[in-house]
Amino acid sequence: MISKKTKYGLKALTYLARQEKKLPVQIEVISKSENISQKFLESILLTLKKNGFLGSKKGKGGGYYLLKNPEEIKMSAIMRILEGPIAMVPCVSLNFYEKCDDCPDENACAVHNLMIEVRDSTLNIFNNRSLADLI
Amino acid sequence: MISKKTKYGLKALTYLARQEKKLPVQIEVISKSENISQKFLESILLTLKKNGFLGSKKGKGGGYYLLKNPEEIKMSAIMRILEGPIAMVPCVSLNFYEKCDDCPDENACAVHNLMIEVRDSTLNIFNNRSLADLI
DNA sequence: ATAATATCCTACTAAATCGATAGGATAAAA
DNA sequence: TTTTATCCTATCGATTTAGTAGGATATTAT
Repeated sequence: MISKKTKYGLKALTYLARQEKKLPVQIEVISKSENISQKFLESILLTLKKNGFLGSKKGKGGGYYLLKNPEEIKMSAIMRILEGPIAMVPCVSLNFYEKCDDCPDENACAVHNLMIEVRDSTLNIFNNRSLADLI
Repeated sequence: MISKKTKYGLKALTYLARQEKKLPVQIEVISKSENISQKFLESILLTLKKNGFLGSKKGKGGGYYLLKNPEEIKMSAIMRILEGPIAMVPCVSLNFYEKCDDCPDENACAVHNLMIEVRDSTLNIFNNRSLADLI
């Protein structure tokens, strides 16, 4: 299950990707259109900005806008920033690897090998879908 | 990310599936072999029993044992009992469906459609793997 | 200048979930 | 009737989740 943060972030990015011109859109506009708590969305957009997905402008006429074309933004990149690991267990994560306390030998772990399969199939989708595909 | 409960449950089931004879195995034996807290494992095995995966026997020589052959136990069934929904959002879950508060129209939701794809690919793996494949 | 606007930033909080632990009840076998 | 091992309920500390509060900062318009 993904968090609301991830879901809201995806919806906001999709909203921005749908804009014709790349004019800044205010948090309030997105939050009302997508039924998201404004303050919560504020923090989500901020992390998306810090991670290079969004640009922002302060003051009147300000707001957030995409820094790249939707086609250039891979779903896997977004998911990793918003949700963290794509894998179901840390020991098969490519970007957030962690050793399991209970496993003396990873390759001997039955769960490990199954979860590699799942990771690959999910990653195959997220790597081959861009923000443009969500519109 | 799956919970430790799920991970431990899978490991315990695999342990039982590896037994030659279907003799009961005590919690303590599994917990020591797989480095799992005994009390925690106790509660996990109990839910697996309540859900028809395991049988049990009390007293000396007692313990837990598989009720079916490993080949007959689908990973999807196990995952749903231990972890819950396989889907990443409740609104695309087949067995744990829930409507989203923020979505007026599911089919118009960009996230929704992507998550159906992910669900199907994950389900494709879990439906076609049995406990026997984990050994 | 200065008022208005909208992002930026830090801190806090209530509720839920997670990963256990404690302690006794129950049933079966020796 | 003692030992063994599951069964069951309740509790607990830590972490995460989904926000909220309130002000600082930067930009634009008057």
